[in-house]
Amino acid sequence: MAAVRLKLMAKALPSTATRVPYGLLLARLGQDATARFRRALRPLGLTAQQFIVLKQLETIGSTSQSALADALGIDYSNLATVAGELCEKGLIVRTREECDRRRYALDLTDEGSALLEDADRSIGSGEQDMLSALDESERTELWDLLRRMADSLELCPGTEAEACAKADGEASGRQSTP
Amino acid sequence: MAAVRLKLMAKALPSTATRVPYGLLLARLGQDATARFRRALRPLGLTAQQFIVLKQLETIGSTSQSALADALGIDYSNLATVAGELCEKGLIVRTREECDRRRYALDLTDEGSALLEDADRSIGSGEQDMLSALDESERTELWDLLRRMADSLELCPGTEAEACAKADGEASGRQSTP
DNA sequence: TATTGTTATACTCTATAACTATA
DNA sequence: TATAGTTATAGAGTATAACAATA
Repeated sequence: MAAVRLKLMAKALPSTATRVPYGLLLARLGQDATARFRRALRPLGLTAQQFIVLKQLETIGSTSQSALADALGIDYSNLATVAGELCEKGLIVRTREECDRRRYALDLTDEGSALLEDADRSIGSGEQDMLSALDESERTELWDLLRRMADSLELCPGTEAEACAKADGEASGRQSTP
Repeated sequence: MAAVRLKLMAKALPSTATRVPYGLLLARLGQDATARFRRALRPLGLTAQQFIVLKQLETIGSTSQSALADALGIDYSNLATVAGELCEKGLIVRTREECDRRRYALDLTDEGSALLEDADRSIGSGEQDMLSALDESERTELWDLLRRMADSLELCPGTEAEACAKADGEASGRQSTP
């Protein structure tokens, strides 16, 4: 009631002062991207989380659960749950490593790879939808900027080469963003 | 130890084929941004969702719940819940509009504005952390690209001017991304 | 009838802690 | 003892549907 804070005169240009913070833009766009994943993946019986883990496993190849959790920057216990689900569905296999029997080696099965192909197709259109405002060179530029941010935060490694290079460098702490 | 999957030859450039999809990068960075919000806001007794709604209300000024939900691209029922919480905390006020008594007008209270200032400060450092890999001009560029994506998806309007311009144009459908 | 807002509910995701087993 | 993984649980976010009040 009362004090209705009219601000009609502020109709000027989007100056730096009135900028929505980066984090807000990223958070909202990320939510939207995740929501698109969910809608596209539901018919395939995959959750967004399961897809992300599956996709990352395809990208970086065979790893342990802890290495995968580090790569994704998500919680160990949550990854254990997701890995269990994927295992039950027969999309990945877990085998104890001989050298250190505490560790599991995670690998995509053929079913997993096949499902991932379907998933990529389902996701494609939503992806294009999100990027429709940008032309080819802008998309490349955006990808590059996002990639560098993600790298500096050690999130979501992009290529096997990158992943290996990084694994050599660190291989320490249990949680990447504690 | 053992089978470390040496792949040193693959250390070439990240070709288009091996690129992680945009949606995956956005989803992961968005999750990280949200997690940073949560950590920064917890001491203030705010959830990430509450902050986003509050911040957006500050940005676009007085609106109805449905307009705010449209602006944020989130679900009406969820916004009703969050608005109720913010109201209980005394951070916003809801007043029925005279011209259409179905609608609420939402406005920040002085407490809400004050808390938002504290929140912005708490969030600042995490924000800088995320952007540390980019220099000043790259940040501007990133912001511009994200802004244009968000605009094309009608998510997270950035300025009052933009919001007004947009409100004139559309003012239709109940859910922005159905 | 169509729209605005509310409530309820199920599902997904995040975060913490306590636990087992291997090293 | 330290590390890899598991389980349990509470809290946060998302998605639907059913409903009341107003237009």
